[in-house]
Amino acid sequence: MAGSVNKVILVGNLGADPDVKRMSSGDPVVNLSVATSESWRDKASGERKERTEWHRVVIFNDQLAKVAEQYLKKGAKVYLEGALQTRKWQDQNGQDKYTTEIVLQRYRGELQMLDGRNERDGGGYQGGQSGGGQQRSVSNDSGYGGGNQGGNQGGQSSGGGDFSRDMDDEIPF
Amino acid sequence: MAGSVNKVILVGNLGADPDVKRMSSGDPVVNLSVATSESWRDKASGERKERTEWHRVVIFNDQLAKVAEQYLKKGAKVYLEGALQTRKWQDQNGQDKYTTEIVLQRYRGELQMLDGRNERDGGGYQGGQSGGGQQRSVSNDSGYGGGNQGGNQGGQSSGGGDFSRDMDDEIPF
Amino acid sequence: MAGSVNKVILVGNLGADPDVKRMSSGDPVVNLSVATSESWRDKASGERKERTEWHRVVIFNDQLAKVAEQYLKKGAKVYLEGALQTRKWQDQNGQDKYTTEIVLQRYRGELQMLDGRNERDGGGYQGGQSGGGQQRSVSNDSGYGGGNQGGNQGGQSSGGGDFSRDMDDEIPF
Amino acid sequence: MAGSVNKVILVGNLGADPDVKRMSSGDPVVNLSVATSESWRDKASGERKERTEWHRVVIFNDQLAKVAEQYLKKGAKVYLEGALQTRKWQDQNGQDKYTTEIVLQRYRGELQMLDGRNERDGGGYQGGQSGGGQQRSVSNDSGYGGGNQGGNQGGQSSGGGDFSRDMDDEIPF
DNA sequence: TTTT
DNA sequence: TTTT
Repeated sequence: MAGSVNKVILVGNLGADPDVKRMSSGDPVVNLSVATSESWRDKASGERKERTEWHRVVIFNDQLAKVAEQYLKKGAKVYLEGALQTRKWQDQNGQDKYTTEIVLQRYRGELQMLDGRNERDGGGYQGGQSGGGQQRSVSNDSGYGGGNQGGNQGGQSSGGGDFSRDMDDEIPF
Repeated sequence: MAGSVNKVILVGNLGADPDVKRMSSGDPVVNLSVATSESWRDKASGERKERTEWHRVVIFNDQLAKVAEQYLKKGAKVYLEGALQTRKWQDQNGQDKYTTEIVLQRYRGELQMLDGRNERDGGGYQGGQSGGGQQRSVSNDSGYGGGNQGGNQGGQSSGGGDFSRDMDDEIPF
Repeated sequence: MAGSVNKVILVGNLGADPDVKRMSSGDPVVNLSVATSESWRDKASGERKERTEWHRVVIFNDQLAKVAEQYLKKGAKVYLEGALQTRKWQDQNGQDKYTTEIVLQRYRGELQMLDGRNERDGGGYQGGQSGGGQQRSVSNDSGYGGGNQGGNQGGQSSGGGDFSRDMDDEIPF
Repeated sequence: MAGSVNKVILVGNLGADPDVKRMSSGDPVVNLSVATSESWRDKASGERKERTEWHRVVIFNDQLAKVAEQYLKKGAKVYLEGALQTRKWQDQNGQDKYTTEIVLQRYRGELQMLDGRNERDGGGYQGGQSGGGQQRSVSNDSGYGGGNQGGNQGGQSSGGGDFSRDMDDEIPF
């Protein structure tokens, strides 16, 4: 208890399909790899520069995890809100490693799909899902919309093949 | 100076095309009407409820204003960040009125277009713009991407006719 | 239309003690008046300018409302997070009025007291609270994290001597 | 891929005095170590639990860096806003390491001191600063708002006696 | 009505 | 390493 705030807000694209694991309790845990990028014009050279940042996101929350599992795909654009958490672990050589993640927990996190509306005509990421109910806005709240929103938007969207391919190559973890 | 923070973050859709005015200085001022909505299942009735909130957004910033003017259209989905400000004014009867707006100012605000990517094939809001460079991410910063980002995304998107029509009907200001 | 976000983040001071009302259900509703201010040096005149903004905050949430009622006083500095909501109402002359408020609801809002540390020695804002327990951080969640916070990730968030030592040794700046 | 947002908001305490370095350009770079903590009551055991998270913050910005250097001390409570960035580096054994930091850059970040009010009487964190001027709110903007803040909107932000009176009279709750 |  |  210390009057503190630990909040991360991201709008970015998934570099891969959600990675779903089960905890010993059976609860799902979903890992996402989310890219944000910024571009600017270099003052000196006048060149256009771009920098992509990759974020590890972990969803510890039945409800959000299920939605992520069902509705998110590689390339999807999401809004998400969580907290920073750094874990220490040892690699195979016993070396200490630290990994910083954005953690979404029950009542402490939010996840919103930001695309989907315009894909009615087909589309999809890779091999195309059927669409329908793809846009899904999920408040991390069981009584306020949680998991029940959306459904009225239709399709969903992709980053296009190039984007996805590039992502595979570049993800640093 | 008081260690204070006044920040609004919205992800929503434009209910109308941007409204551009000129100040006496010639600088553009852009007003946006942005809808956010949430839906939830009513516990008692089991019905699905939805509530839309309309936000008045004012952009006092050459750069952002220009981008808004050029790239935003009715139905566009945006991420924006600004500050709350309440103005007092008198109506024609001399009655005091208060209007609360989200103000984006130079170095104090951000605006990002969140759709557009998947519209390469045409689409558009109403009468269709040509697309190209429609997705535009704008940092409110002249040296970090400001106004120069994007361009690589292609089309842009709409909320579809229904959405737009409904909006016209419902905007309460 | 989903995939929307409506979020306000304020750090400011209470202009008055919390105003507590009861709903017909008996649940408390707390209204706060929160000031944020910003100051800057006017480029033309060189003068120091200041502008204060007043925000109406409404807490619809038993837990948060109780904490606000108990721990917040005029002058208190708070961090709070809620959603914008505009209500229409009629004044005594039947004139339409709109009031925009920052609403904190269950699972949708946060409230943190940011002072208190230095009140131990007595003090307090007005007529002095007893001290002790002044700083109060309140997540809008009745049991957030619970047993799931750390343990289920098999890691730890740094801290501890090792971490510091390692960092000193290894981080190259 | 544009239309992205990468934002971190922290309210926490400095675990040490700011660490100031100079870049080859002579510009200061300030590193902060910021703690956030959360506490909750464990449902099973009923015990009070606490978890502290440490954040590495890097300030690349003359103005903010100077303020941090001058006004921040171990123990200080701050509000800060920046972007996540993960750097890869090699330790002395040639092992790859990743460090995630919250980066504050020009026009992209904010820093606010949240204590100070109660330091007038001396005190201070460690060995006492002179007091006065302790609270310092710093927008990451060399002249933000400037003459454009309020005046150009022809309004005012409420405040003032009228506002309060009107409200008392008219607001129906 | 706060705070600096 | 902070804070409560």
